[in-house]
Amino acid sequence: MSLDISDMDLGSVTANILAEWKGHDSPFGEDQDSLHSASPESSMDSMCSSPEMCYSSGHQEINDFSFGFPGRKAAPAAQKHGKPKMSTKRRMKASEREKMRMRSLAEALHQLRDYLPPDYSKRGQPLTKIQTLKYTIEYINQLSDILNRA
DNA sequence: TAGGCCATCTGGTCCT
DNA sequence: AGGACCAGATGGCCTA
Repeated sequence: MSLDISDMDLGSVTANILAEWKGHDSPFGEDQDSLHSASPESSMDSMCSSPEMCYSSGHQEINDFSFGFPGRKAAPAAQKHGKPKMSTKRRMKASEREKMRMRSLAEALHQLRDYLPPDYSKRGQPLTKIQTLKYTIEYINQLSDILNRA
């Protein structure tokens, strides 16, 4: 991984991108201004760091989950009649997998964030997931430009 | 207090 | 049948 790009280039790339984004409120037209969010690590794991703990926060005994649970989405039409519901065991397993899947997604996003120059989070607040993706796209484009011109 | 961000739960759909 | 992926809903936390 030895792209022969000088620090100056990287620095100017970052500066360019940031300047550009500041200029017209992000090319993607979204929350350029919302560089705030819970701190990455804390928000990541502050709520429930272990699946079990999480589960116990309300759904440990979910024999008839989603029914006697105010606030939960009502069962869609397909489920009202006949259509066999997922067994509780299978539902729990699926939830667990989904949780892991989303965590790995979040983790990948955090790693990706680390590859971006620190300038991006200049306001002291970590980038949000969406910002991380958008900045990354922009950053890659800029780096590609440099390589193409070289 | 409102709004943004995030993690989690859930049902549906597609694929193996 | 079961796993992966997705989108909608919900509630908690944090900041302006």
